[in-house]
Amino acid sequence: MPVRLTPNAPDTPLVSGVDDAALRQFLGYNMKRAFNVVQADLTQTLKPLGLRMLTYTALVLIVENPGLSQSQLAAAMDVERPNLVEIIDELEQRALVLRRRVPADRRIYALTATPEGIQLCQKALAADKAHEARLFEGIPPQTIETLIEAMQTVRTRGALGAK
Amino acid sequence: MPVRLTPNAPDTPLVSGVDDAALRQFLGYNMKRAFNVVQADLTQTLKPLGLRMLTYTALVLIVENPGLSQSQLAAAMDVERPNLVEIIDELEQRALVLRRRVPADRRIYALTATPEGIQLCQKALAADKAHEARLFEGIPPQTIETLIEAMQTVRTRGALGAK
DNA sequence: TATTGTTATACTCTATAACTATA
DNA sequence: TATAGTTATAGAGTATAACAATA
Repeated sequence: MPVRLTPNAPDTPLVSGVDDAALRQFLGYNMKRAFNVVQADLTQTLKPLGLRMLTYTALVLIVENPGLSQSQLAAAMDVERPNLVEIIDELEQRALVLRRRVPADRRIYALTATPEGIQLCQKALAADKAHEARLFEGIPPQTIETLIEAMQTVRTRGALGAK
Repeated sequence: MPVRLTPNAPDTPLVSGVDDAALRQFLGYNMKRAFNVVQADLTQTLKPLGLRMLTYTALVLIVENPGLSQSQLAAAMDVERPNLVEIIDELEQRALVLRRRVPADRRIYALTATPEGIQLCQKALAADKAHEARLFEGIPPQTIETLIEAMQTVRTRGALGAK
């Protein structure tokens, strides 16, 4: 007799023949599975624009916060400073952003977007909106809003608790 | 004058001085940021048990679905078959699961958990529950349930839409 | 001394092609 | 031929240590 970790499985398993009821009770598991779907779709959405999720995020934050330093951006994106170098290299080589030396503190690069960068950023944001509208079609806007708020709660509560 | 992609930012930025309002409107962005927090905490939770998220997931699914094949498990976990080999190797070397040849079809390995594997699985599930209770403390159970249902909707709707 | 950006490096997760043994 | 498991390999994403330039 198979060992049952859950008394019974009310929902039908998603993958034919394999039951993941014991894992589906966890929000984290469902977040991962759902995010995999979102990420795959967003990656395809950004590909025609020549952007990855990381370069897209960096570009938007630079456009929105002109003059910020690489350290500030790395902290905002929750990536280590060394990993940001290649991301900015890529954006700079495509002339989407500029590294400007700051006279007052010559250690810092002030990051700014070029007009082309701003234009691509706006295209990417529009594509992202269309991607989410398509992917989340049928989910009530009120529910989406609740989801976003809950995700922000998890993000901040977890970040505090981890410290 | 800085370019504003959003008319105004109602919430305070999470990282000092850097505003991510244009991205925070997206559920996908919030899912990623929130899941990063959950993943970091779960990884630390599983570490004392010698498990990674991937080996943990595989172990639970094998315990719950004794006799399934590596291909079935790979499909259930949404990983490619080659990547599962190392995961099963790791579990097998620790004597948590067994690869049993199936006489009827000698190409297939039937995966089963050993008593030690079942025991560790139950410990890991308990640790996962404690981790989520701690991380999501303060979020009403009703909201958690809504979140899980919404994540499952995204997962299945997205998976269909991507095809 | 401390910080910014950088290089080098390594580890995990993921993806593809090609092999073997079985069917 | 087709499938299950495997090997080899490569690409992302992420993390740490150490360095040069600057403060």
